[in-house]
Amino acid sequence: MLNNMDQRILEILQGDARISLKDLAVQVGLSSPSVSERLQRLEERGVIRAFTIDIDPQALGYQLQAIVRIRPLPGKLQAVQKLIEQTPEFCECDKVTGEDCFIARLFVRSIAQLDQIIDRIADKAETNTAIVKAQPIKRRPPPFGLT
Amino acid sequence: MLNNMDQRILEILQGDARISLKDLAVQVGLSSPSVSERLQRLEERGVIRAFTIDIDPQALGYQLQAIVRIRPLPGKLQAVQKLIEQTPEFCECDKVTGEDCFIARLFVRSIAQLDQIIDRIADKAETNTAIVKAQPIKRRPPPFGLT
DNA sequence: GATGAAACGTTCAGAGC
DNA sequence: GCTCTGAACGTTTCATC
Repeated sequence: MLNNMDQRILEILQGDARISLKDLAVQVGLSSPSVSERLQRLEERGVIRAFTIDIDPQALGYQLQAIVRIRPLPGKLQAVQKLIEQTPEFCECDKVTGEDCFIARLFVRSIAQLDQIIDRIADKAETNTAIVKAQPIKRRPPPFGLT
Repeated sequence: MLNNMDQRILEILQGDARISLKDLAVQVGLSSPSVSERLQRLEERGVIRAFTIDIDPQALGYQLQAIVRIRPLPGKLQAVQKLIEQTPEFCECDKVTGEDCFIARLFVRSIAQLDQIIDRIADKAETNTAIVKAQPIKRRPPPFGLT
């Protein structure tokens, strides 16, 4: 899928996307132009979807994080999805197979805010809210090489 | 929490973390040194946790994504957590309140691989696997301003 | 894939609001 | 306190091999 050089480049960038091409080139043992070209190819191929920043919700005052499983009542699927999308505190939402229709991640500043947001969904769906206590894996990309 | 300038800087960086200070400065209407200083402060305060890349699992051959809820059998909690952490295809894992102990995101290349990974957990925990069909919200930061 | 020169961006000192 | 200007420094890009 990716050769060794590309894998190393991705690993380094994942830890520090602002590293200069020069330093990156030194670390992988190539010249800056070569690294630059590889980067472009990785972007073109869609492997690198974006260069972005990781924002810490806690630093913005979001003390609580919850995973909410949502099962819309008959005929309410569209309305529920729209409500989720329009509630900016929902920061991740997957539509899945099985009993639950949606599984979403919610950031809130307080239990009161959590209660308020869940209540707004309550007349359109059954919900199950699990408060996040710890994050054994915070977020990482899948393995680059073939497994 | 954050003033307007900082919010705009975060929004722009979130879409393109490699934008030059110069262009960023033009977009928000400040000079490069000012923007540079604000960036440093945002990093020091921990609002910007890291500059990173968003890697597309599909481009790496991961065609399937699942959310797995995991309830370890009595006495198996530590073993289950370790197993999850050591399985690189688990890319996100939250320890939560409620019936389920862990909720984890899994990327796999095939149903066969999914089956294999879930089977490895089967003797240590009850699991519930939901295949991701769509992502109404792919991932976004919580609102920057006070809600 | 490497080299070197030109173009570009960032950083620092000094100063002003 | 926060911001700007301008010059020095470092980085990226392009042509060439």
